[in-house]
Amino acid sequence: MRIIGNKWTGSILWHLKDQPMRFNEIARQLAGASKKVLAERLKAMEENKLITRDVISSKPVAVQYKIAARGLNALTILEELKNWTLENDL
Amino acid sequence: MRIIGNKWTGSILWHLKDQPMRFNEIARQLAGASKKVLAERLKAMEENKLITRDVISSKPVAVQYKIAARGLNALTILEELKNWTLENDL
DNA sequence: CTGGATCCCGTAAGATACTG
DNA sequence: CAGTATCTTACGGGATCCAG
Repeated sequence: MRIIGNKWTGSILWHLKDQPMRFNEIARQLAGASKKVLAERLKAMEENKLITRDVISSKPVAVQYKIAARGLNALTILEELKNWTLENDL
Repeated sequence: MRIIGNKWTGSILWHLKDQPMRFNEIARQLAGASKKVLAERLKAMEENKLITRDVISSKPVAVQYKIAARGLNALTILEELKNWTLENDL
C-alpha cells in the first residue's frame, strides 16, 4: 500500500501503459491533480522503480516518463482490484 | 483502496480466514492495534460486507466476527499483492 | 467483555505562486 | 517546460479513559 496505495498512482500508470509521456502531458490527462502532487507521485514512483525518468532535451527542458517492468505488473494487480470492486459494490 | 487499503484490514481478514473469532481474541492476535482502531476497522469491514458480526450472548456480551464471501476474495487479491511485493522489493 | 468518547499527531493531499 | 516553495486542510491511526 505504501507503494501503490497513493492517490493518482494507479491513474498515472494507466496513462503511461501504452506510451511514454512528458510531465505536462500527464498533467493535462490528470485534471484534478496539481503539479505538486504529480511531481511528488512521479518521484516516488521512480524511486520504487515503477517508472523511469529520462531527460530528453535541455533548452527547453523536456522529460519523459516511461512505465517500467514493475509498473506493468503493478498495473495488473490494480486491474484485478478494479474488477473486484466492480463485481462487488460500485 | 477505500475498502481494503486501511491498516490492519488485511491482517484481520487473515486471522478470520479459517475460523470466526471474538473481539478480544482478534485484539490479542493484533498486538499493536488499539481497541479503538480495531473496533473502527471491524465496523467498516462489516459495512463493506467483508465480515459479519453476530452477538452470540449477552451477559457477558460476546460478539463473533466471521469472514464473509467478499472478505474471502478480497483476501485473494491481497495475497497477490503480497506476492508482488515479495517478488519485487522487500 | 465489547466497545464508545476524546484528544493528539503525522502525513497525504489540495491551492496558489514562483523559478531556471 | 518541469518542477519548487509555502501554506492549509482532512483524515487515519495511536493513546487513554469511560461505560453498559
